[in-house]
Amino acid sequence: MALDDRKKLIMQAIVEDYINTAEPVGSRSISKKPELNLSAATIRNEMGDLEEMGLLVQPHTSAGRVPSTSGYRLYVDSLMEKYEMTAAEIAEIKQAACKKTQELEKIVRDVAAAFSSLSGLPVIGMLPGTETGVVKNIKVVKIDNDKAMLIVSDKSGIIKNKLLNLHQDISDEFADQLSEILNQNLAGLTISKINLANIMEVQSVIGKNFEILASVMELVHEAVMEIDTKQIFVEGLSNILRFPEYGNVEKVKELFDAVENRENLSKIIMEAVPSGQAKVLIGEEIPVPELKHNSVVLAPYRVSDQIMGVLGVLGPARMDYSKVISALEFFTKQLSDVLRKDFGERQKLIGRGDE
Amino acid sequence: MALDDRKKLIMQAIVEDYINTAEPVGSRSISKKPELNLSAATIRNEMGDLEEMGLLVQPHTSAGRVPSTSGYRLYVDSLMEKYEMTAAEIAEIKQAACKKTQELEKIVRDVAAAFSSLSGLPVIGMLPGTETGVVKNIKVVKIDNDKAMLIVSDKSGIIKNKLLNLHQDISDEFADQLSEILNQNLAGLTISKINLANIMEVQSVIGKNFEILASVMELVHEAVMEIDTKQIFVEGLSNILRFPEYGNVEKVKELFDAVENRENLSKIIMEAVPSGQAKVLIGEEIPVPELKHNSVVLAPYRVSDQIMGVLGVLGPARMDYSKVISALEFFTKQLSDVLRKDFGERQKLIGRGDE
DNA sequence: ATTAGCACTCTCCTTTGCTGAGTGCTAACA
DNA sequence: TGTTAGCACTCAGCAAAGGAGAGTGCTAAT
Repeated sequence: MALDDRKKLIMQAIVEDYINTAEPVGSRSISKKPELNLSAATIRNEMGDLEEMGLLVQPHTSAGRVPSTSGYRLYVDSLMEKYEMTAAEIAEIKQAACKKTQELEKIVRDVAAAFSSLSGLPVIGMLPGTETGVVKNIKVVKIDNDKAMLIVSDKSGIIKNKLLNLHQDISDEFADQLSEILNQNLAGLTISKINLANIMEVQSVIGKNFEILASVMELVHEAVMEIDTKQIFVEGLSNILRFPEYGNVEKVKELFDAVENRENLSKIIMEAVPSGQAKVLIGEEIPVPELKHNSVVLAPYRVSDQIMGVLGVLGPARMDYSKVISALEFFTKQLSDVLRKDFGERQKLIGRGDE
Repeated sequence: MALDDRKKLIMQAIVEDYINTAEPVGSRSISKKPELNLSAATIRNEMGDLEEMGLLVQPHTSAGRVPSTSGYRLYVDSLMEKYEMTAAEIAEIKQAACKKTQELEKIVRDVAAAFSSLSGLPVIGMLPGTETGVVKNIKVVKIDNDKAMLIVSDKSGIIKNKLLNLHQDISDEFADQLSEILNQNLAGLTISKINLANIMEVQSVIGKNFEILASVMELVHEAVMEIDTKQIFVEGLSNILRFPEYGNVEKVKELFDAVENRENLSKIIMEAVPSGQAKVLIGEEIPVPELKHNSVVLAPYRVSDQIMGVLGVLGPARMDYSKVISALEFFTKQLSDVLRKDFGERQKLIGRGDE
């Protein structure tokens, strides 16, 4: 059966109606739309066809129709019109994205929170992982008699720091010495390559003159490991309560349980990485069975063409894809801009130096 | 009407029954308890009295009774037996509290998360504020061509750091110079006393030789302000979904809305500060009307007798006070221990130096 | 090809009646 | 005088029954 223009138009109307009302769509309500000058009976015939094609499903015999996963997929891929953001919305986003200078993690989380409250949907996000990260600089700074701070920056300027509690007094010179040793041995490696064996080696190079070194190296290892674990977060999860589909607590609980599991989130976010642009996962396409009635829109953010992390929106399958996709793309672009300004600028300096 | 021993016993049985079942307690179920050898009719008479005294309320004519706020209050203040934690529980808590060396914020949040998953209740917490904090040391460390890190530590060793993005190349010497200037002028002040006027003054002392100073000082101000804002957090909020009282989404939404408001949390936590020990707020005693069906147990944690912050448990009014109070006290004690080890030890060193 | 009409289906809401838990009161009992 | 058994009464909660409304598929007419 061919999917002619009229069918497409009807399909689009159904999906959009369902997105707005969350109620199964009947033939009458579609026939009322002025752009389709057709009777309910005609619509019924067409809807029958669309159901046969697997684009619609009927919750029960005498109810209206609801889009199936492939129905949404069709809508997202070819029916949907691009949502044009209003000037007001753009202004609001820009304002939210215009964050004060601070650490990467905070910026990303803040932007995610702003996006969540703006979109009224939960936002999931991932902070930069390790595959991309090459350690450029390690520094140990004495900040107190028995405390030092370990500061690690990677080539795109991402910074992670960790307090080293040495339980033993150290000197400034010792910290400097330590910085030098660590830099000589670890700078240039990707973070994921810095493992315990590696660190042990460093330790053996230095020799075991200082007893304190063993515990320091252990802490360094811990610190690097901590950088290693990709950080995944969720902001504004309670926004989901606004939707009628979460009208009973069972559903809410199921969702919360699924989302509190890092593994699940990680699986979802990994789906976005290869694509490099906004990606929509609908219903069963999400690699977490519990979320089969939801959809996720994912988009990566970058610093100088390098994917740094991912931001995603989680909502019911009937979410307003058009709007969410536009907004998410805009947000990740803004985020990329902010990050480039704060963390990427040095690229130019380096570039200049190399020329 | 006097509250004789039998009434107390009955009252205790009612509260505990209700804590366990979440169902209004009838006379029959109480009369079955072996420790009270009384018939249902007698219990009914007593319950009538207790209701008249305002300790119990009846949801409707033919239902059992439920403790009122003053009923819970009586229970907590004089009826309740102290819960003795099992060795297994203690071991689990110790294990959870035995955190790796890391920054204060992370420790506290991790402990709160562990407590939440252990108690099955949401945990709210506050990180150290500013009234207590006296800046002891400020350090600016160059970590890249155009970036530096500002590290602030206070007298109890709490550390807060912030990335300074200078958008301009600086030298190590400049960073050192800056550290010295900041230290000379700001060390010794409480964080809350470091305001813009103050910083401006520093700036005027240095003179305006370097144009870059203006922006640095602005960033310093921002950083200090950021330290200033008390940080309040909630862990494991979704635990609340386990309770039958949150069986409908309206209730859940109301709670989430109330809890997402920082002002509310701040109000609640402030209640704990003067007391200095575990404090229970029941029902309407909570300064947030939306939480009138809940209770909060709060306890401060300390470093060397100085209150550093607060941890609290939020749950339905019928929570197991005895258990929650014991566990919370134990947890905050453990937290204090960990913090003392990581942040407080230097106190001794300083003390030694002064002697 | 489109549409009006009709019989049919099924959910949802309301009504009705019943059951069971719980109460208050009274009278008998120790 | 305190305690208890008994009884009539109340009320939430559940299930069954009935009706309304929305929607469908099919057929016949346009």
